[in-house]
Amino acid sequence: MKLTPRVLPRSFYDRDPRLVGPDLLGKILVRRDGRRLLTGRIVEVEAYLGAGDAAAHSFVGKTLRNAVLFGPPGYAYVYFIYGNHYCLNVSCLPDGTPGGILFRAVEPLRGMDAMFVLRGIEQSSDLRRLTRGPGRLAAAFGVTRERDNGKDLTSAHSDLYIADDGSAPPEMMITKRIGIKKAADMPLRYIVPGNRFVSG
DNA sequence: GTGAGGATCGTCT
DNA sequence: GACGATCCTCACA
Repeated sequence: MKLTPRVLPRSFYDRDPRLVGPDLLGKILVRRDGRRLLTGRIVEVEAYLGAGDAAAHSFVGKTLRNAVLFGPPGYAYVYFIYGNHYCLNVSCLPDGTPGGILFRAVEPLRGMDAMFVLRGIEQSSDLRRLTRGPGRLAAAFGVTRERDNGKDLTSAHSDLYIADDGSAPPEMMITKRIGIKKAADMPLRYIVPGNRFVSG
């Protein structure tokens, strides 16, 4: 295992989300919060396509809200949902072509005590309550639309980025997406089978 | 362990 | 004015 994490370059995201999604499993989500580092291993993501995917926010065309999905790859798309929660995505495909990946769950690695505080739950709680599910994951990493929407995720100078720690790619399984009504049958959810932090 | 129901508000019609 | 890429709590088994 390599010791120096390598930040994933923009070219990594400049592809079809159906290729980016599986490749993101096992990678590391990193939040730098002052001197503190919060990290987690990605174990569940979903792909959202542009054309032909009625469940994607970009399906209705470009709006103020979803503009990041239409921009260049490797940028954070953060939206607010159900009046309560934020969800974190990364844009894929070249500038002008919409598409993205929703981060649904990570396995926490570092900074768990800070995550408990950000989530507002007891330190004694089950670890899975920290980062299982997109809303929980965003909260645990302090992700908000105001702070992170449009942020470059391909720079180590950013306080939010994704890295490869050199570990071997994990086992992968494809299922239907969760919590949507339109295009619900498309197999675009990628998980690490058996991992305790996978939702649903 | 599972399932029902409510909270809550930005975004687009 | 309706809806949503969710989560929490509570009842029940």
